[in-house]
Amino acid sequence: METPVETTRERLLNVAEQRFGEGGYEGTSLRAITVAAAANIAAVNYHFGSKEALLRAAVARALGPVNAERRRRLDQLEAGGSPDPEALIRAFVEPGLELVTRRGERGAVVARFIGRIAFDPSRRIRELYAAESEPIESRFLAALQRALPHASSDAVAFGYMNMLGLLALHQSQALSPAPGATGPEDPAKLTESLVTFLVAAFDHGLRS
Amino acid sequence: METPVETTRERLLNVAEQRFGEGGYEGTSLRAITVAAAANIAAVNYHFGSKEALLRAAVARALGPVNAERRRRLDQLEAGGSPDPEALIRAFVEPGLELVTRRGERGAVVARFIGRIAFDPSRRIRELYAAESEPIESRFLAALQRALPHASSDAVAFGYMNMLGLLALHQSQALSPAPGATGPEDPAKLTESLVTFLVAAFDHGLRS
DNA sequence: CTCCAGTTCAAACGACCGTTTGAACTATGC
DNA sequence: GCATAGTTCAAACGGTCGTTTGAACTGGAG
Repeated sequence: METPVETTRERLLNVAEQRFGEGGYEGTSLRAITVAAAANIAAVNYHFGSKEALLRAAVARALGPVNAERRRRLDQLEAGGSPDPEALIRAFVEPGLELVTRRGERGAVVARFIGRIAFDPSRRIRELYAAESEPIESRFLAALQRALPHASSDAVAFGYMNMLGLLALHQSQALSPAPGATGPEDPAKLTESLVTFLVAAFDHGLRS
Repeated sequence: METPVETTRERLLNVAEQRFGEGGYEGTSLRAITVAAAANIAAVNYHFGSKEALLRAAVARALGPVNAERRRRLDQLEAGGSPDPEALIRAFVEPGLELVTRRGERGAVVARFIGRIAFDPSRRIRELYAAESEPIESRFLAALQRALPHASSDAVAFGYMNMLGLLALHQSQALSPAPGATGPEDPAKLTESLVTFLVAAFDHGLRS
């Protein structure tokens, strides 16, 4: 068996993903990243050019597979006719949550990173996320509007944004410490719970 | 008419609220705050003690009236019998969203600040928010569980966290740039849209 | 071996960070 | 008048930030 040693560039991306996801972009220093990655400080600017370029590369690497899977599933659904809201919601949410529920520790790190970046305080950083996801997200919004003809276009867009937000919050795992503190939600059931919640809201909670 | 000139302490709180809400805690420097407040850098440590203590004071001032109003409405509901889920959801969400919809520019600043702090990357800062809201939030969760006896305790807690998250996201106004870009959601209708969305999810979207 | 592009390194750059100091100013009570 | 407590101020503290520099190392090509 080969030993595919991680390159400095890969180690930097891995650690950046983890630290940016835990502390946010502003709250994470390049020194903290390079120390944890056993790399020199200058390696960031050599391989990426700047702190923000490192973030951009990490965002692209993390979101790429998720959005590709969403595209694949949406293609498949649309090839088979007019998908219903639940199928569309599943096709969008499940690729984002499988990271948390099925990919072990590393997947949870990626998910937290994605969820954090999606709602970073800085508009410029949020747009880094949005630019990466915009094409496929537009397709999902349009498909949802077709699947919910009884609801107004604005209402579907409102529900869609709520779906994006809830997914990001569960990915970032920041709403865990509930007052009731029922312990860590069974990860295997998280996807089903969120899909059920969203389907009900889309089916019964959008204004005419 | 008197001219109630703002004190340095008040100006610092006002500006801190605005800047922390826009850039997050880590992304906002004390110098940026004191310059905008026309105050000396040392005034922060004189009046509050530290940057984090300034944040703590701002959180308390912003959340106090909102949580007081929630408590008042919950007291009133419980005095009149067993409130239904919609009444409880309204009593919780409306005080938080009236800031955005009814209090003009200043209210929107406060709302964005609250929404941002609630999901700050730093656990310590999130707990600042949680500690301020915990007593009343526990009461709401318990009341919701009583109002939804057909749903499991875990399921209601799950829905409750989703409510907290969606409220914070709409308060922070960070999910505005939707891919469809239908323009700024009519603020007057935002509350009704969110309540309808949540009521539907609670009534039809929680596992047994 | 020499050469050279690719990569890593220690060290330093200027800028900005939160915090502290001690003097100066302000208003009120005597 | 003077004393005093409360507040503001310019300046500096040590430390960390992202970035840059130029030399040292690496491994394969000729």
